Amino acid sequence: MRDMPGHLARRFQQIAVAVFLAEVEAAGFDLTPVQYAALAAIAANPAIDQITLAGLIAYDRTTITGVIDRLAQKNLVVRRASARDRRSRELLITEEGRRTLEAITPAVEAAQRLMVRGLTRTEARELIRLMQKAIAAGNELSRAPLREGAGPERQ
Amino acid sequence: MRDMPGHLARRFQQIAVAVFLAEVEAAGFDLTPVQYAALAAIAANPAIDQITLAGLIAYDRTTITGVIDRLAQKNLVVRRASARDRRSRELLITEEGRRTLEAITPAVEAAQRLMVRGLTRTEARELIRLMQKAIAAGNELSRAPLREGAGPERQ
DNA sequence: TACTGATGATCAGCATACTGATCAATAACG
DNA sequence: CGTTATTGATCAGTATGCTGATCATCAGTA
Repeated sequence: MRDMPGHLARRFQQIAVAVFLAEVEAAGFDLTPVQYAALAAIAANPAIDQITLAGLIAYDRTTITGVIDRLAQKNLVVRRASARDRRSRELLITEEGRRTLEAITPAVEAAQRLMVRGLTRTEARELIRLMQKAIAAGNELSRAPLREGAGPERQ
Repeated sequence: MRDMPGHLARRFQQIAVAVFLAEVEAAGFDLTPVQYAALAAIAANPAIDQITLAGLIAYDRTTITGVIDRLAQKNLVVRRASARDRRSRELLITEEGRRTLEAITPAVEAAQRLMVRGLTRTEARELIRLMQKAIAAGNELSRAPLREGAGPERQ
C-alpha cells in the first residue's frame, strides 16, 4: 500500500494543503490554496472568463463558480458581465485583492519550501520534475486538464 | 506557478483519482480510492476499530464515518459493537467485500501504473521514493497523520 | 433567417477533507 | 469511590472536486 503512487499522491496533497493553510493563517490571512491560485491567475490575466481561468489552473468548470463566489464575497475579485458575450463573466482583481496577493506571497513561498522540507534541494527539484512529467502525460485523463493560455492562435 | 510543489501535488492527485475511477469502473466496480484503501485495510486487520483504521491509512477521523457508512451500505463491510469497549465499533469485511477486493485488484494495479505512464520505470521508482520521504517529514503536519500499526507495544 | 450545435455559467447531488462541538464510555487519579 | 481527563464515534458546517443536467447565448449553416 505504502508504495502505491495513488496513495502517496493523496497523502502528499493532504500535507501540502495543511502546510499551506497553516502558513497563510499564521500570516493573518484566510485563503485556501485553490482560492490563492485563482486570485493569482486573475491578477495576471485581467478580464479573464471563468472557463479560460479554469483551464489555466486546471480546475473543473463547476468548481470554479463556488471559488469565485467566495473570492467575491471577500471583496478580492469582481465578476463583471462581458460586453461582447453576454454568457460570460469577466473577472477582475480588486485593490484589496491585489494588496492581499502581495502580502500573502511570502507565506505561500514558505509553505512550498515546508512541503518538501524532508528533501535536499536536489531531491526537491527532482520531485518537481518528475511530478511535472507524470502530470504532462496524464493531463487529459482528468475532467479538468490544464489548458495553456490562449495567446496568439496555435494552429 | 507550474513549479510549485503544492500545485503539482493537487494536479497529480487529481489525475490519480481520475485514473483510478476510470480503471475501476471499466472493471465493472463502483469504488472510490478512499473506499478501496479502507476495504483493503479492514481485510488485513479484522475487527479493527475506526480510529486505528484512520491512523493506518491516514484519514481524518471525521471522514471515516462517512466512508464506512458507504462501504456498509454496499454490504462490503459490517460495523459491530465491541464487547470490551462499548464506545468503539469493530469493522469486519463481508464475503462480498472479500470477493470485490480480490476482483478489483488488477484494476487498481493497472491504475497505479497508468498514473506514472509518462515516466520510465526508474523515474517512477524515484518519484515514489521522494514522495515517501517528503511525506515522512511532513507526517505530523496534517490532521490525519499516518500511525503505524499498533503491533506489539513500541516503547 | 430559422435551425442546429456549441459554449459559458450555474445547479443539484454526491464523496472526500477539514474545524470544532457533542456525547457516551473508559481510564486515571486523588 | 468519585472526580477529572481522555477517547471512540458522530454531527454540523464549510470547501474542494466530480457527474450530469439545465439555461441562456452565440456561431455556423441550410
